[in-house]
Amino acid sequence: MKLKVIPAPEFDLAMTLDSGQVFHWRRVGGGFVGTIGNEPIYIEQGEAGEPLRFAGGATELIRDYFALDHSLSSICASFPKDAVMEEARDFCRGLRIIRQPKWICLASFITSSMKQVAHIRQMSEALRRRFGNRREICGHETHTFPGAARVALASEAELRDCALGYRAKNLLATARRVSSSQADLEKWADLPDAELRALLCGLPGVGAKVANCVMLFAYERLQAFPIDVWIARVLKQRYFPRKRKMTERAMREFAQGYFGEHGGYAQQYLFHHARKTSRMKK
DNA sequence: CTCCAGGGATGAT
DNA sequence: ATCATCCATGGA
Repeated sequence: MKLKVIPAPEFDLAMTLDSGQVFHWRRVGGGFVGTIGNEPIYIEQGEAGEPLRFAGGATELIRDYFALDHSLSSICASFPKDAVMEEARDFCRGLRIIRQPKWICLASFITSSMKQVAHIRQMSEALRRRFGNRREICGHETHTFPGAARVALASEAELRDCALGYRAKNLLATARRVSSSQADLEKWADLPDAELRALLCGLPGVGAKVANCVMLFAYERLQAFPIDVWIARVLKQRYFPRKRKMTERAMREFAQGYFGEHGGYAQQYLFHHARKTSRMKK
Protein backbone atom coordinates (compact mmCIF):
# COMPACT_ATOMS: atom_id res chain seq x y z
CA MET A 1 0.00 0.00 0.00
CA LYS A 2 1.29 3.40 -0.99
CA LEU A 3 1.43 5.89 1.85
CA LYS A 4 0.41 9.52 1.59
CA VAL A 5 2.76 12.12 2.96
CA ILE A 6 2.23 15.41 4.74
CA PRO A 7 4.81 17.71 6.28
CA ALA A 8 4.67 17.88 10.07
CA PRO A 9 7.21 20.32 11.46
CA GLU A 10 7.06 20.86 15.22
CA PHE A 11 5.26 17.56 15.64
CA ASP A 12 6.27 14.42 17.53
CA LEU A 13 3.79 11.68 16.68
CA ALA A 14 5.06 9.06 19.12
CA MET A 15 5.19 11.43 22.07
CA THR A 16 1.74 12.82 21.30
CA LEU A 17 0.19 9.35 21.18
CA ASP A 18 1.92 8.39 24.43
CA SER A 19 0.96 11.47 26.41
CA GLY A 20 -2.19 10.24 28.12
CA GLN A 21 -4.72 12.10 26.00
CA VAL A 22 -5.72 9.22 23.72
CA PHE A 23 -5.69 5.54 24.59
CA HIS A 24 -6.07 3.24 21.62
CA TRP A 25 -3.16 3.71 19.21
CA ARG A 26 -1.08 0.57 18.92
CA ARG A 27 2.54 0.44 17.88
CA VAL A 28 3.20 -1.80 14.85
CA GLY A 29 6.71 -1.86 13.54
CA GLY A 30 7.75 1.68 12.80
CA GLY A 31 4.30 3.21 13.05
CA PHE A 32 0.91 3.17 14.74
CA VAL A 33 -2.45 1.66 13.95
CA GLY A 34 -5.69 3.14 15.21
CA THR A 35 -8.86 4.89 14.18
CA ILE A 36 -9.92 8.46 13.72
CA GLY A 37 -13.65 8.31 14.19
CA ASN A 38 -14.63 5.34 12.04
CA GLU A 39 -11.62 5.51 9.72
CA PRO A 40 -8.89 2.94 10.23
CA ILE A 41 -5.51 4.62 10.03
CA TYR A 42 -1.90 3.54 9.75
CA ILE A 43 0.58 6.34 10.38
CA GLU A 44 4.32 6.65 10.82
CA GLN A 45 6.98 9.30 11.24
CA GLY A 46 10.75 8.85 11.01
CA GLU A 47 12.03 11.37 13.50
CA ALA A 48 10.05 14.03 15.25
CA GLY A 49 9.34 16.89 12.86
CA GLU A 50 9.74 14.74 9.76
CA PRO A 51 6.77 14.25 7.40
CA LEU A 52 3.95 11.90 8.36
CA ARG A 53 3.32 8.92 6.11
CA PHE A 54 -0.14 7.46 6.44
CA ALA A 55 -2.87 5.34 4.91
CA GLY A 56 -6.59 5.15 5.47
CA GLY A 57 -7.87 8.69 5.72
CA ALA A 58 -8.00 11.98 3.90
CA THR A 59 -5.09 14.33 4.39
CA GLU A 60 -7.41 16.90 5.90
CA LEU A 61 -8.63 14.39 8.51
CA ILE A 62 -5.08 13.72 9.65
CA ARG A 63 -4.16 17.37 9.71
CA ASP A 64 -7.22 18.24 11.75
CA TYR A 65 -7.01 15.33 14.23
CA PHE A 66 -3.37 15.94 15.05
CA ALA A 67 -3.95 19.71 15.14
CA LEU A 68 -1.11 20.40 12.75
CA ASP A 69 -2.48 23.91 12.40
CA HIS A 70 -1.68 24.79 16.03
CA SER A 71 1.32 27.09 16.14
CA LEU A 72 3.42 25.43 18.81
CA SER A 73 5.99 28.20 18.76
CA SER A 74 3.46 30.85 19.67
CA ILE A 75 1.73 28.54 22.16
CA CYS A 76 5.04 27.87 23.90
CA ALA A 77 5.85 31.55 23.82
CA SER A 78 2.70 32.21 25.84
CA PHE A 79 3.83 29.96 28.70
CA PRO A 80 5.03 31.57 31.91
CA LYS A 81 8.80 31.95 32.13
CA ASP A 82 9.89 29.79 35.01
CA ALA A 83 12.32 26.90 35.38
CA VAL A 84 9.69 24.19 35.83
CA MET A 85 7.77 25.22 32.74
CA GLU A 86 10.87 25.60 30.61
CA GLU A 87 12.08 22.16 31.54
CA ALA A 88 8.72 20.67 30.56
CA ARG A 89 8.63 22.71 27.36
CA ASP A 90 12.03 21.47 26.25
CA PHE A 91 11.16 17.89 27.14
CA CYS A 92 7.84 17.97 25.26
CA ARG A 93 8.93 19.55 22.01
CA GLY A 94 6.45 18.54 19.31
CA LEU A 95 3.70 17.34 21.66
CA ARG A 96 0.31 18.49 20.43
CA ILE A 97 -3.16 18.56 21.96
CA ILE A 98 -5.16 16.62 19.40
CA ARG A 99 -8.80 17.03 18.34
CA GLN A 100 -10.72 13.96 19.35
CA PRO A 101 -14.29 13.03 18.47
CA LYS A 102 -16.45 14.19 21.37
CA TRP A 103 -18.28 11.03 22.37
CA ILE A 104 -15.17 8.85 22.16
CA CYS A 105 -13.19 11.27 24.26
CA LEU A 106 -15.97 11.64 26.82
CA ALA A 107 -16.50 7.88 27.08
CA SER A 108 -12.77 7.22 27.38
CA PHE A 109 -12.35 9.70 30.19
CA ILE A 110 -15.40 8.38 32.05
CA THR A 111 -13.64 5.01 32.10
CA SER A 112 -10.39 6.71 33.14
CA SER A 113 -11.50 7.57 36.64
CA MET A 114 -9.24 5.94 39.22
CA LYS A 115 -7.31 4.16 36.50
CA GLN A 116 -3.84 4.53 35.13
CA VAL A 117 -3.03 4.92 31.48
CA ALA A 118 -2.25 1.24 30.94
CA HIS A 119 -5.65 0.24 32.35
CA ILE A 120 -7.53 2.81 30.34
CA ARG A 121 -5.95 1.39 27.21
CA GLN A 122 -7.18 -2.08 28.12
CA MET A 123 -10.74 -0.90 28.71
CA SER A 124 -10.75 1.01 25.42
CA GLU A 125 -9.52 -2.09 23.62
CA ALA A 126 -12.12 -4.31 25.29
CA LEU A 127 -15.00 -1.95 24.46
CA ARG A 128 -13.83 -1.68 20.87
CA ARG A 129 -13.46 -5.41 20.39
CA ARG A 130 -16.78 -6.19 21.95
CA PHE A 131 -19.01 -3.40 20.67
CA GLY A 132 -17.10 -1.65 17.89
CA ASN A 133 -16.59 -2.60 14.26
CA ARG A 134 -13.59 -4.45 12.96
CA ARG A 135 -11.49 -2.62 10.38
CA GLU A 136 -8.35 -3.46 8.48
CA ILE A 137 -5.56 -1.19 7.36
CA CYS A 138 -2.23 -2.16 5.75
CA GLY A 139 -2.84 -5.74 6.88
CA HIS A 140 -3.42 -4.75 10.51
CA GLU A 141 -6.62 -5.19 12.45
CA THR A 142 -8.19 -2.39 14.45
CA HIS A 143 -11.62 -1.64 15.87
CA THR A 144 -13.77 1.48 15.96
CA PHE A 145 -15.04 2.80 19.26
CA PRO A 146 -18.76 2.01 19.64
CA GLY A 147 -21.13 4.94 19.26
CA ALA A 148 -23.24 6.15 22.16
CA ALA A 149 -26.28 4.38 20.71
CA ARG A 150 -24.46 1.04 20.72
CA VAL A 151 -23.16 1.45 24.25
CA ALA A 152 -26.64 2.46 25.38
CA LEU A 153 -27.90 -0.93 24.20
CA ALA A 154 -25.35 -2.84 26.27
CA SER A 155 -26.10 -4.10 29.74
CA GLU A 156 -24.18 -2.96 32.77
CA ALA A 157 -22.91 -6.52 33.16
CA GLU A 158 -21.52 -6.54 29.61
CA LEU A 159 -19.69 -3.30 30.29
CA ARG A 160 -18.35 -4.73 33.53
CA ASP A 161 -16.97 -7.60 31.48
CA CYS A 162 -14.77 -5.01 29.81
CA ALA A 163 -13.15 -4.41 33.23
CA LEU A 164 -14.97 -1.14 33.82
CA GLY A 165 -15.96 -1.95 37.39
CA TYR A 166 -18.21 0.69 38.92
CA ARG A 167 -17.61 2.93 35.90
CA ALA A 168 -19.91 0.67 33.85
CA LYS A 169 -22.99 2.24 35.37
CA ASN A 170 -21.80 5.79 34.65
CA LEU A 171 -20.79 5.03 31.08
CA LEU A 172 -24.14 3.39 30.41
CA ALA A 173 -26.12 6.27 31.91
CA THR A 174 -24.15 8.85 29.95
CA ALA A 175 -24.42 6.82 26.73
CA ARG A 176 -28.20 6.84 27.12
CA ARG A 177 -28.30 10.59 27.55
CA VAL A 178 -26.04 11.20 24.58
CA SER A 179 -27.81 8.79 22.25
CA SER A 180 -31.22 10.18 23.16
CA SER A 181 -29.94 13.71 22.43
CA GLN A 182 -30.81 14.65 25.97
CA ALA A 183 -27.15 15.59 25.94
CA ASP A 184 -26.23 16.99 22.52
CA LEU A 185 -22.44 16.93 22.54
CA GLU A 186 -22.07 18.55 19.13
CA LYS A 187 -24.35 21.43 19.97
CA TRP A 188 -22.48 22.11 23.19
CA ALA A 189 -19.49 23.19 21.10
CA ASP A 190 -21.08 26.63 20.75
CA LEU A 191 -21.23 27.29 24.49
CA PRO A 192 -18.78 29.36 26.50
CA ASP A 193 -16.36 27.45 28.73
CA ALA A 194 -18.25 27.80 32.00
CA GLU A 195 -21.54 26.57 30.58
CA LEU A 196 -19.91 23.70 28.73
CA ARG A 197 -18.11 22.64 31.91
CA ALA A 198 -21.33 22.76 33.92
CA LEU A 199 -23.19 20.60 31.40
CA LEU A 200 -20.37 18.06 31.21
CA CYS A 201 -20.23 17.86 35.00
CA GLY A 202 -23.94 17.06 34.97
CA LEU A 203 -23.26 13.77 33.19
CA PRO A 204 -22.85 10.62 35.29
CA GLY A 205 -19.19 9.82 35.85
CA VAL A 206 -18.00 13.31 34.97
CA GLY A 207 -16.42 15.49 37.63
CA ALA A 208 -14.16 18.51 37.35
CA LYS A 209 -11.10 16.57 36.16
CA VAL A 210 -12.86 14.54 33.47
CA ALA A 211 -14.83 17.59 32.28
CA ASN A 212 -11.62 19.55 31.82
CA CYS A 213 -10.01 16.69 29.91
CA VAL A 214 -12.96 16.49 27.53
CA MET A 215 -12.97 20.27 27.08
CA LEU A 216 -9.28 20.23 26.27
CA PHE A 217 -9.08 17.14 24.08
CA ALA A 218 -12.44 17.26 22.28
CA TYR A 219 -13.71 20.84 22.42
CA GLU A 220 -10.40 22.56 21.83
CA ARG A 221 -10.72 24.70 24.95
CA LEU A 222 -7.00 25.21 25.24
CA GLN A 223 -7.34 27.02 28.53
CA ALA A 224 -8.96 24.07 30.34
CA PHE A 225 -6.57 22.82 33.03
CA PRO A 226 -7.32 19.31 34.31
CA ILE A 227 -5.82 18.71 37.75
CA ASP A 228 -5.00 15.07 38.40
CA VAL A 229 -2.55 13.65 40.93
CA TRP A 230 0.44 14.27 38.69
CA ILE A 231 -0.34 17.91 38.16
CA ALA A 232 -1.26 18.37 41.81
CA ARG A 233 2.13 16.94 42.69
CA VAL A 234 3.93 19.32 40.32
CA LEU A 235 2.03 22.33 41.64
CA LYS A 236 2.62 21.42 45.27
CA GLN A 237 6.23 20.29 45.05
CA ARG A 238 7.61 22.66 42.46
CA TYR A 239 5.47 25.78 42.58
CA PHE A 240 4.56 25.83 46.28
CA PRO A 241 7.21 23.79 48.10
CA ARG A 242 6.81 25.84 51.28
CA LYS A 243 3.04 25.71 51.49
CA ARG A 244 1.77 23.09 53.91
CA LYS A 245 -1.52 22.43 52.23
CA MET A 246 -2.78 23.29 48.79
CA THR A 247 -6.52 22.88 48.41
CA GLU A 248 -8.12 21.89 45.15
CA ARG A 249 -9.57 25.36 44.95
CA ALA A 250 -6.24 27.13 45.52
CA MET A 251 -4.60 25.07 42.79
CA ARG A 252 -7.40 25.79 40.36
CA GLU A 253 -7.26 29.50 40.93
CA PHE A 254 -3.50 29.64 40.67
CA ALA A 255 -3.45 27.61 37.46
CA GLN A 256 -6.13 29.67 35.82
CA GLY A 257 -4.34 32.93 36.45
CA TYR A 258 -0.76 31.80 36.03
CA PHE A 259 -0.57 29.59 32.94
CA GLY A 260 -2.41 31.88 30.58
CA GLU A 261 -4.52 31.41 27.49
CA HIS A 262 -2.93 28.06 26.61
CA GLY A 263 -3.04 26.66 30.13
CA GLY A 264 -4.22 23.33 28.80
CA TYR A 265 -1.07 22.95 26.73
CA ALA A 266 1.04 23.96 29.72
CA GLN A 267 -0.78 21.35 31.79
CA GLN A 268 -0.22 18.65 29.20
CA TYR A 269 3.50 19.43 29.05
CA LEU A 270 3.88 19.47 32.84
CA PHE A 271 1.90 16.22 33.07
CA HIS A 272 3.85 14.36 30.42
CA HIS A 273 7.20 15.56 31.71
CA ALA A 274 6.35 14.55 35.29
CA ARG A 275 5.11 11.11 34.25
CA LYS A 276 8.02 10.29 32.00
CA THR A 277 10.80 11.53 34.24
CA SER A 278 9.49 9.86 37.39
CA ARG A 279 9.26 6.60 35.51
CA MET A 280 12.90 6.72 34.43
CA LYS A 281 14.07 7.54 37.90
CA LYS A 282 15.03 3.99 38.56
C1' DC B 1 -16.37 15.48 57.47
C1' DT B 2 -14.97 10.12 56.29
C1' DC B 3 -15.22 5.82 53.96
C1' DC B 4 -15.53 3.01 50.08
C1' DA B 5 -16.25 0.77 45.40
C1' DG B 6 -13.22 -2.34 40.49
C1' DG B 7 -8.83 -4.04 39.29
C1' DG B 8 -4.41 -4.62 36.63
C1' DA B 9 0.02 -2.58 36.09
C1' DT B 10 3.79 -0.98 38.61
C1' DG B 11 7.07 -0.72 42.27
C1' DA B 12 8.76 -2.42 46.67
C1' DT B 13 10.15 -6.07 49.41
C1' DA C 1 6.79 -14.53 44.23
C1' DT C 2 3.83 -11.87 47.24
C1' DC C 3 2.41 -7.33 48.84
C1' DA C 4 1.24 -2.41 48.64
C1' DT C 5 0.22 1.41 45.88
C1' DC C 6 -1.70 4.01 42.27
C1' DC C 7 -6.06 6.50 40.81
C1' DA C 8 -11.57 10.38 40.40
C1' DT C 9 -16.30 10.19 41.03
C1' DG C 10 -20.37 9.63 43.51
C1' DG C 11 -23.05 7.68 46.99
C1' DA C 12 -23.61 6.15 51.90
